[in-house]
Amino acid sequence: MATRAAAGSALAARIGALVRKIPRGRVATYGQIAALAGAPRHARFVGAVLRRLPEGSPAPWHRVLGAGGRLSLARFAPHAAQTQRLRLEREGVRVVGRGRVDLARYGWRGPAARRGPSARTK
DNA sequence: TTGCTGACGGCAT
DNA sequence: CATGCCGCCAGCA
Repeated sequence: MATRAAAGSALAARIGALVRKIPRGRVATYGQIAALAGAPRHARFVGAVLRRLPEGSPAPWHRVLGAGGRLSLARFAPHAAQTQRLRLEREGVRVVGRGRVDLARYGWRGPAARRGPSARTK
């Protein structure tokens, strides 16, 4: 039991669940999602999963960014990247420069993270 | 079964 | 700071 394929499927499901848990107005990175899913070196796999998501998927894929809070998506799908940026700003996430987000401010801390008393607004 | 590709990550140029 | 190359790992032909 526990074949590789099954593991991959379970991992994919876990990734999807994590992405849905990203609070509105916050963002996470591919590597972070992978790590939270229990697969530290599977950032690419996260991307593969999100790419396979149907259009009507409730998963906020736009909240998943590349390392350092960058919109790495732009190089492969400029149109989608624009949608992503639009959605983010619409949620209150400020995208600066060519497509960068301040993770220190909008970065998600994880599934257990709650809006603590600490005001991160500097 | 083998090989190539890829919503990435990190370092070098 | 922007661009490029290599490395990691699972999915797919």
